[in-house]
Amino acid sequence: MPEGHSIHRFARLHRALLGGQVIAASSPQGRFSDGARALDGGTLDEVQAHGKHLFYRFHANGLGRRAKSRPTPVGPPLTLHVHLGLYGRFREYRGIASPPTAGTRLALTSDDAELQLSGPTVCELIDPAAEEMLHARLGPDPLRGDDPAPAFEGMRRRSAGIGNVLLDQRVISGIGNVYRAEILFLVGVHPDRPAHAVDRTTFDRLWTLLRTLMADGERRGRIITVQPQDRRAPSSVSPGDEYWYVYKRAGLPCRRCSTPINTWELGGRMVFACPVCQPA
DNA sequence: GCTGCATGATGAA
DNA sequence: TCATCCTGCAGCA
Repeated sequence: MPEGHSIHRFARLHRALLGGQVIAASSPQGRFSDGARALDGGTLDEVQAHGKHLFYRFHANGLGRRAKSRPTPVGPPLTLHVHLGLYGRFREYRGIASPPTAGTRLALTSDDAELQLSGPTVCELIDPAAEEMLHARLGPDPLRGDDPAPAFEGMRRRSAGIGNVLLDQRVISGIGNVYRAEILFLVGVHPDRPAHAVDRTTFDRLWTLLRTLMADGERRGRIITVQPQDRRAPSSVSPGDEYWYVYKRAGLPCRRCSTPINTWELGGRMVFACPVCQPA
């Protein structure tokens, strides 16, 4: 479930789990052995999220994983960059951890907790210059309280459908396929409407709603967009059906007008919309 | 036990 | 636009 809300939630949870602690790092899978070696024995200072990207800031203690019992000189900063992609997954443990699976790319272990990462698209150490380039490439993030103006400017320059543009992380960072479908339903905009045709008032509503919904998703750990007054008619045909207006509800009646929900492919991903509530 | 699908992104063509 | 990365799980036999 890695849309932006999950990533920010991971940042918060992992900060609480391992922040400020001396970390033993390993790569059971072996594909991140060098990186794990560099992190091993370091202290995790901070975890931050931007869009769907995670940044774990360490400083090396220079004395290996036994550093805790000795003086711990502050070494050079190290940043671990993680992007879960479609498959990436974290397992978090307090106390006794389950043994890592063979696919575990990275395990971070403190005295009383462990974090295991498998299947990420990106798991790498980056220097400050590379990180700066990465941030520069990402659009404003609704969950960071960023200024939305660049996102509106970005949309005005695009003639592609807004449904396509919303998944472009350079325009807004953190939106995935669920939020794309749901937010467009809530603002009553058809996914194929050219992005530059969306006016400022509509964009502001979209941004405000995104902030609210994503913050809610961050707290809950799952995406629920259906407002209480629309929650009737529990025809739970597919998983999550009671939580969403249109996502994965193709053919089911719209919660507002009962018209069957449409679905088609847009930008390589399935998009969902109500033909009446979101007129073309 | 097998198949297909999934909340993502990239790089080649 | 397409193939690929590469993991977990639901659905099915």
